[in-house]
Amino acid sequence: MKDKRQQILETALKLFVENGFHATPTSMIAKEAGVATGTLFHHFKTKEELINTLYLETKEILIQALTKQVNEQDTLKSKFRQVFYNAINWAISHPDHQFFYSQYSYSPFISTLTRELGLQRFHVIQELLKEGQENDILKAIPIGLMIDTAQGTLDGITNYLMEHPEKIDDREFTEQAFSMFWDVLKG
Amino acid sequence: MKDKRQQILETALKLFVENGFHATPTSMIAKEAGVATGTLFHHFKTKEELINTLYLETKEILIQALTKQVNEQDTLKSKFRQVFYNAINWAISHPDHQFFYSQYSYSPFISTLTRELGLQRFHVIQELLKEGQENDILKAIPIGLMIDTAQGTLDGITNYLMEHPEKIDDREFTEQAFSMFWDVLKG
Amino acid sequence: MKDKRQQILETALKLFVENGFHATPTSMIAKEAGVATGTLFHHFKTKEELINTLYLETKEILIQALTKQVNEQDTLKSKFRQVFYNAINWAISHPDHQFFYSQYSYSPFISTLTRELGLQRFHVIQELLKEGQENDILKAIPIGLMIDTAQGTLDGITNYLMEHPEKIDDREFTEQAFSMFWDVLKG
Amino acid sequence: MKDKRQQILETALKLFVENGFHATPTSMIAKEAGVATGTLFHHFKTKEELINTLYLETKEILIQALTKQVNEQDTLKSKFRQVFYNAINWAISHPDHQFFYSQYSYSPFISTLTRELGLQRFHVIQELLKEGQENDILKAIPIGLMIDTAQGTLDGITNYLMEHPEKIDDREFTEQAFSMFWDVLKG
DNA sequence: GATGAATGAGAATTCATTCAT
DNA sequence: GATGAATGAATTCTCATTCAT
Repeated sequence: MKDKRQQILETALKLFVENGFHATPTSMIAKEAGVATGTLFHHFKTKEELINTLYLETKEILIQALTKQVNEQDTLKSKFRQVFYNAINWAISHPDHQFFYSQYSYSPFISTLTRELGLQRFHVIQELLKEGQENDILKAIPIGLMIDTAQGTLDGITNYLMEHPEKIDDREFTEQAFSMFWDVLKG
Repeated sequence: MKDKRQQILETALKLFVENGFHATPTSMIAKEAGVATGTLFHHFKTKEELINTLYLETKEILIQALTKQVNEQDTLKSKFRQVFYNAINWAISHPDHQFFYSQYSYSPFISTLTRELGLQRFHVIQELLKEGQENDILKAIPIGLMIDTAQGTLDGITNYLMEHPEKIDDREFTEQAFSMFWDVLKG
Repeated sequence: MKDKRQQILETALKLFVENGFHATPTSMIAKEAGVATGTLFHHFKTKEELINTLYLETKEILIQALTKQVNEQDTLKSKFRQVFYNAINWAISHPDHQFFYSQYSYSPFISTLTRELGLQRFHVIQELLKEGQENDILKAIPIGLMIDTAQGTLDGITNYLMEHPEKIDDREFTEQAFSMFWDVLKG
Repeated sequence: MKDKRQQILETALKLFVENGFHATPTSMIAKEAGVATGTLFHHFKTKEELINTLYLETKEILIQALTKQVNEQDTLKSKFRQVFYNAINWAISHPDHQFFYSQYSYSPFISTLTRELGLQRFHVIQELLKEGQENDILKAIPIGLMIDTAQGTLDGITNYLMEHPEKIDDREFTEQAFSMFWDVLKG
């Protein structure tokens, strides 16, 4: 049997995504996780601590995923392509985590501190963007705008894929998608 | 003195944006709106009816705003530019409405029916996109992907502007932003 | 039917005396008072506010009782006798209030502010004590010691009377009791 | 390192005095005593057993202290003086115990059985009072009234000393205090 | 003896909603 | 239309106690 703490975290993730934070009673989390309510509060002092822990613990996994197989000797475009594929593959294979991030990253339930730690999520991409601007490959615009727009575009593509997950294996389709992402950025 | 019903709607919008739906008690809305709790429920049978009404009543304003000054005889790019400027100007001048839409458009508090009505928000843009594809001006990709990506890119740009509202008057900046939006779409 | 707020206060007084503060759930107070739990919290924001209100509202009654029929032209001893009889009569006829004061005056449930207001309880007696010292009738000792000791002696006598309430009508007995009280004080 | 059982008792005494019985969780006692929660329940089957044990174990010490140096051949007044000094000295040097007794002697947490055992506390004094009445030295009043009043007066004096502990070494002051105590009793 | 994770009944408090005025 | 006291189910959190290690 899995660790009870872990079981609570996984159940909470699922239920928060399905119902929302406030619409998910701690009693429901405990019940579905197969533990007593007291156990939940034994591991997480408050409901808020639970969601913040959830945010931070799952963030790690995502960061790892995004940078996988990005090789230093690749061209910039290749690096972006790899990150792009990492991102959409991760989203498709971890839909709950993906929904969790899009719903809660900017919600008031996640404390400012936690959110700031979580922002490192796109640190890798930010570095790539800066590198591209310095080498005159990407658009010469304020880096902040570039970051926000890149993220928005990626989110849009991901949204579509979440609703049409079969497309993830259609290489022609994903390459078209990547070309949209790339065109936003390239100078 | 303003109509009490209207006062309730405006207060609710503000508080829902600030605190979230579930974290905003109806008693707080009533108090801040300067009416009795009974009055709120006199005008809106339930709290859900209140937020759905809010969604629909404010949607109208947005739709009007997006299509303003889009002339039939303009080039497609000009039309897109106009819609783009309409969208970012509206967001900057109605930040609460903008936050309200980004928070609640896909939340479970908005009933499916209401949401579908609201989707007409981007109906204009969808028509433009189709027109552009038919004329080989835009990328030849599934229309759904194009819609989602366009919306994502626009949201990203808007996010940035919401945090740097002074840029809205910097024409060079907004043109750079538009070029990102346009590059996503154009073939 | 009595005012619900008043009904809650009276029920709470009785139950706090019987069971103690922490051993009296608000649900029990509400039930016994014949109101919904929500009603209790409608009138008193917290359980602590309830007990503090109780303390202050009942204090008034006591203060009035202690100074009844104390005439300016009486001798000092007569004044003390009158206050003494007022005190023991009040205790016997309001046993719940009396128990409430002896249990909660120095408990942590009563906030410091509330307690200080309540200390005015013995203000009358304090004035009489000072007067007696100035006229060389009472012991020439620190006033603080005199106050505390007088209160202790009176409490002791009251304790005995609470357990033998029939004695209250035995004038010979009460005069003996008063002589103990007086002997503590007189020089 | 001290015995864990003893450590628990001492910590509990301190915390019960500071916060009250119900406001002191067993978990807090265990934590502050540096033991596991299980350990507390290994030594005391229930929380009630803990406080009752506390009451009885510390009572012994007090009883010993009160009768110290009371010699058979002394005059009655000398005996009372000795007991009086023993009482106030003990209170000053064991403030937590003193508070514990004044708070819990008559509380419902101490079982009737325990309380009765504890009443022996004033057994010595009761014997002296009876002796004094038989010899026509003390007031000829019901013994119960005498006991309660004597205890009340002593408590009053002790209360004052607890807040002005420096006075304990002022012999003139303590003799004045004793004279109040004595005047209550003597015929 | 000692540990501390696990338990679940029970506590204070909240809040959408009703209804008599 | 407007009011706000009253409602009670639902929620978060507490805490004495158990038990496997």
